[in-house]
Formats: sequence, structure tokens, C-alpha cells
Amino acid sequence: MNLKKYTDYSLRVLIFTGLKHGEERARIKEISDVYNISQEHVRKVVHDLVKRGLIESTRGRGGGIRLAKPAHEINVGMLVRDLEQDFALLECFDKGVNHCVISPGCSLKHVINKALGAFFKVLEEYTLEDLIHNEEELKALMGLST
Amino acid sequence: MNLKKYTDYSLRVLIFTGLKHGEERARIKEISDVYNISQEHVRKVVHDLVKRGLIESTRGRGGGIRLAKPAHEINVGMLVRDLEQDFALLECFDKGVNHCVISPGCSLKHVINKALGAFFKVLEEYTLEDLIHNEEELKALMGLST
DNA sequence: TTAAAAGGTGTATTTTGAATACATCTTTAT
DNA sequence: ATAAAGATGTATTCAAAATACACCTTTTAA
Ligand code: SF4
Ligand code: SF4
Repeated sequence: MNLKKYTDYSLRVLIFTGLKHGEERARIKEISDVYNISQEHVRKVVHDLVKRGLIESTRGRGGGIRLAKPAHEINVGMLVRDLEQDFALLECFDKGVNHCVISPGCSLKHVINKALGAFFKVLEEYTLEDLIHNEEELKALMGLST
Repeated sequence: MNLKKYTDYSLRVLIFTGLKHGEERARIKEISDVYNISQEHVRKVVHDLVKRGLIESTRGRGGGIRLAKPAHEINVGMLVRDLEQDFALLECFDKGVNHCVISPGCSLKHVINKALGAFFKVLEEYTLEDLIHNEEELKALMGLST
């Protein structure tokens, strides 16, 4: 059981971007430097976040990215749910591939489902704003001038 | 995000074995037939469950396996936690491999951890007994004479 | 008007862990 | 003895994720 790095990277990008204010924009290069992730990955992640409508990008010199909406409107649970959506958590969750003979009478899947629900319920209590509440500390860790 | 088939298989083995009573024993062959999993896998899973002290095995003719303790003492949460224990759910969870610069000030990991806690909390409310409460139905699905 | 700075896009390769298979051994009742 | 059961270690295959590569488009300032 584990989350994709991709998911974490996405959150990291949002955290970084969320630290920019006003007309400031984050650049992919900056992000890739701070986290030591290759620009390629960051690019992909960013692109994806743009498509999801969480980030706004501007091309060309002087361009960059910024949040497409206020941090408190970016829900952690929603995002994770989306990014990890391909969970065929168990064989029987995926109709069509399901061959498990006891499926119709199996309680396990309900139990797992309930647990998964609890997982996301917690995540959904948080927004990006909660993740950047300690702005100064984060900036310091990133080596950004505050 | 997904659980290993291995985990599901382990539970399936326990469910099957839990349906045997008294001196009855389940055989690996039976299990592999019912679920259509190769004997090899079942063997591995069984072996593992024996090592974990959940199943008792007897070799030789007339041998087989049975639960090493009553079904209500086999906790689903504990088992899943064990079987999925290698979760480096996020990069920073694994000290030593952690390179994430914001780790010391990152709230995300706490959020994820809390969510994970909620996940297991639910699972821990259930035991194997809950999974086999509908014994007759399960037996029917498995094509076992009741 | 062009060069540099930004992001966009598609594809290919590598890596990793899980899933699966193979081979061979030990125990025990009949 | 032998067949029925489980024990054990190793090897192979497979799929998904992670990562890398190549090249395109937009914008703006020199
Ligand atoms: S045992 Fe239950 S949870 Fe597992 S695959 Fe079968 S139906 Fe699904
Ligand atoms: S961003 Fe937070 S959760 Fe993700 S790896 Fe860094 S410290 Fe861990």
C-alpha cells in the first residue's frame, strides 16, 4: 500500500506555488531545483494540474504558474482521490476483471470500502491552505528569501 | 493506491479455513480450486499465515490447515497492517531515503498519517468472525456441501 | 526580428515490486 | 513403500510507475 510519488509531487508543486503571492509566479525550474526533481517530472505534474484547473500557467518569458483559485478552495482529499483514482483496491472492485467466486457474499470488500471512506474523509478535512499555514518555515526550508 | 493481491489472498485463505469446524481441515488444493488461484500462491500465503501464528498446519496424509485461534481473535486490521507494512506511503516516511527538503515543516505527511490511522481504525473494528458470519451463503458460493 | 525564456506534448526507456512459476524436499498415515 | 499432504528456496514474467528524451509553441525584451 502506497501512494504514487506523482501524487506527492503534485502536492509539493501546489505547496510551492501556494507560497507565491499577488503577481508572483512560480517557475518549473525553481520547483525542480528546490525539490531536486527533474524538470521533466515537474513539467508533467504541472501540466496535469493545469488541466485539472488548479493551476494557471502563462507561457513565454516572464511566464510561470500560480494557483488558479485560493488555497483554501483546493481540497487535499479531492486531489488525492483523483490522482489515485485507478485503485482497483481489490480484485472484485473492478467489475469485469472480477473472478472472485465469493464476491456476492463477501463482507471483506465492504469493510475495506468503509475503511477507504474513512481515509478520504480525513483528507477531505484539509485544504492547501492548511498545508502552507507555516509559510515562513517552509520558505526557510526551501531557501527562499522571505 | 491499492492493496496487494497477496493481502486479499491471505484473507481469502482465512475465510475459507474459518468455515471448517472441529477436526475438519482445509487443504491447499481445495482452496486453490475454489478461488482459482494456483496452488503455488496459496502455498506461499498459507506458509506465511502459519508463520504469523494464525494458521496451524499438519503435514502428511490427512493433514491440512485450520485456524490457530478462534475467528473472533483474528483481527482484520492487524493482519492488513502487517501484510502491507512496507508502505513507504510517501518518500519522507522512509528515513534514510528521504530527500524532501521541506520534510521538517511539512504538514502533508501528518495529514496523510492521520488518514491512514483512520483507515486502519476501521479495519481494526472487524475480525475474521465478521467476515464469515454468513457462513451458509459463503459455503454455497464456494460450492461446498453444507 | 530574432533570441531567450518560459511552458506544452508525445513517446520511449528504465526500474521496481508484485505476481507467478518451477523445482525439490520433508512429513506422516495407510 | 507410497501417496498425500505441506515446506522452502529460487527464478521468471509482467505491469505500473518512474524517469528520460526529443521537439514544439508562445511570449516578450533586446
Ligand atoms: S475475497 Fe472478498 S474482497 Fe477479496 S476479491 Fe473476493 S469478494 Fe473481493
Ligand atoms: S512534501 Fe511533505 S509529505 Fe511529501 S515527501 Fe515532502 S515532507 Fe513528505
